[in-house]
Amino acid sequence: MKIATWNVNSIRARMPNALAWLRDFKPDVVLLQETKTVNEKFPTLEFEDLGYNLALHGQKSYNGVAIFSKWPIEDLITVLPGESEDDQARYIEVVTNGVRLISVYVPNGSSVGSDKFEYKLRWFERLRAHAAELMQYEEALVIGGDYNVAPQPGDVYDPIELAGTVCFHPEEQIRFRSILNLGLTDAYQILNPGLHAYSWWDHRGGSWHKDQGMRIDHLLLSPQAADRLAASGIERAVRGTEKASDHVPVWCELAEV
DNA sequence: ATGGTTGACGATCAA
Repeated sequence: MKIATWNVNSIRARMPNALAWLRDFKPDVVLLQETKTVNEKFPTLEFEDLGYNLALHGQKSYNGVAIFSKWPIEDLITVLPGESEDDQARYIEVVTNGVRLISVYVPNGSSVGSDKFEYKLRWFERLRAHAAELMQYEEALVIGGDYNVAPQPGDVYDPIELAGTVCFHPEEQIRFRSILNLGLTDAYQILNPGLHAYSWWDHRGGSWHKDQGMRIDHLLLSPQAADRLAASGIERAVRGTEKASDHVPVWCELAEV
């Protein structure tokens, strides 16, 4: 079961890239973030033609998450509990092929100390609380997405220069680890404990050509999923294609039971 | 060099 997560930075702007990569890589399940469109304007037919069932949670202009699966999709949930007034489309949860799958778009946080940064920290705490509930079911669970945090120094291009900045701040890393500490495994990190494998390079400042990136997209696995973990990788080459997103797909493969 | 580039949308906001 090949599971990929990808922040596409607008699904409509990324159609040629998305269709080409899906045809080539053939993931069974895809977790998308930053689709940036309402469900009514989502290009569903092109993906259904590739054999996917779709679950969508979009909004106008910003955010937006989705899950594609080659198997039927059950038990759709689009609300992350904890802030009833939160209208940002950043969470979608389904069950497919016996696995509970979640696509998250954790808030970017703008700059440390801002209101958006505080919202980001609260969002992490809401995700941890909900993940703690789900862990009680003791089922195969994959929480993937754009976490907007690089967990360790090797996950950024310059840990000294970036120390304490947004996406590499101890308050974010502590909250990310508190989710891992529920018993979840970072699929890529556990199989590839090397340095400087990035999933995102800023569009600004020539970051890609200088290889100044960060590993901020992750797939977190419950023990029942981690026991089936066979492989994991990052599709670095996707960043070098025409009209690329600033993020590339991160994937893992689970053995069939 | 607190800039730079991309996307939605149609002036700025977000990342």
